[in-house]
Amino acid sequence: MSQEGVDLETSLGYLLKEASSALRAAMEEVLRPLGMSVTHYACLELLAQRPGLSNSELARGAFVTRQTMNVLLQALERDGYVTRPAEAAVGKVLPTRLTARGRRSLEKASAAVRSVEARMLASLTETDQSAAFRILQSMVHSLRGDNE
Amino acid sequence: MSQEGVDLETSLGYLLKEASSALRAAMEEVLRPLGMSVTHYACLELLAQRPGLSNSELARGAFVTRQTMNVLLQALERDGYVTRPAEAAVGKVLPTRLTARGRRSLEKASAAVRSVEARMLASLTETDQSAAFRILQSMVHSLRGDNE
DNA sequence: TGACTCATGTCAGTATCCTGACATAGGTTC
DNA sequence: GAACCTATGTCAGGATACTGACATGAGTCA
Repeated sequence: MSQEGVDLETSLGYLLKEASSALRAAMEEVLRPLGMSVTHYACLELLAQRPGLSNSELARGAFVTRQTMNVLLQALERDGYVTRPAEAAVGKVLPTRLTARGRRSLEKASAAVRSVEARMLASLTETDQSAAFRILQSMVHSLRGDNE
Repeated sequence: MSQEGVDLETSLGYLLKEASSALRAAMEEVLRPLGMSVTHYACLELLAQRPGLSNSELARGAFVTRQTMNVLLQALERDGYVTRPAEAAVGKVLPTRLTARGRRSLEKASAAVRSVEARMLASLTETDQSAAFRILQSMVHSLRGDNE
């Protein structure tokens, strides 16, 4: 057989999914005690670094759909972690911002996630970290068809 | 501020999720016309390479829970893609096998997924592919705590 | 101005996957 | 053998994210 399908043992795609799955599991493990999901955390972290992001921008940044992010934002707003203006100043875009409570909640989560990332990086040399960054970016571009 | 959270622009974890998300989207895109989900495909591909895998083993291989794989297997069995013995020969393990129909269905899907992986690999040199493999494996091990 | 296209926010329904729980089989260890 | 631990298959309920659809605002183009 010359056509033997995608060999899972040597497939970079499979390994990529495996690594991503391990990372997600590790993040869920440390975020669960804080009552926070990965998407929940991603949303707060995005807002901390880029205040005023809209619902759609947050969705793209957290790799979920607008609809998913919308229900999350409604919950976060209800619970006082973020604020959004009742009406859009321009267009329909509602810029979102963290409240003091949101920032406080994020601090613990961010520390927990940092520890996970640190554990991951600890097994890599500086050179490998740079290589990984470059290679992963290349994968993203080719998969999205940016170079066509 | 020395503590400025996880910088998303330079975070390897974020980039890993981005790459994995792009891969999943690309796979979903080519599998959708075939009426197959990624987990669905993963299950068939696993069975093609390692016939006789049990429900739990398939779940681990496809990075989902036993319960999720169980309902998928029930659907696949109902539709004639796989077969499982009614009773376990030993213990409770039910070894699963592809039917001819399952193999046929997998062929098209496997070709489609191969094209996605090829597109991803095309942007990388041989050296980078080897490096990516080694680095991702290292990440998996450290995240799982295998080295402690 | 009007027609067209695109992006956004949001509602509803559905698919997918998960946690919790139970009974049961096999392998220890005493 | 008995007690224990682990792994398995399975059922039920709930959480999460998705697709489909709609109205609306902004930008483009004729």
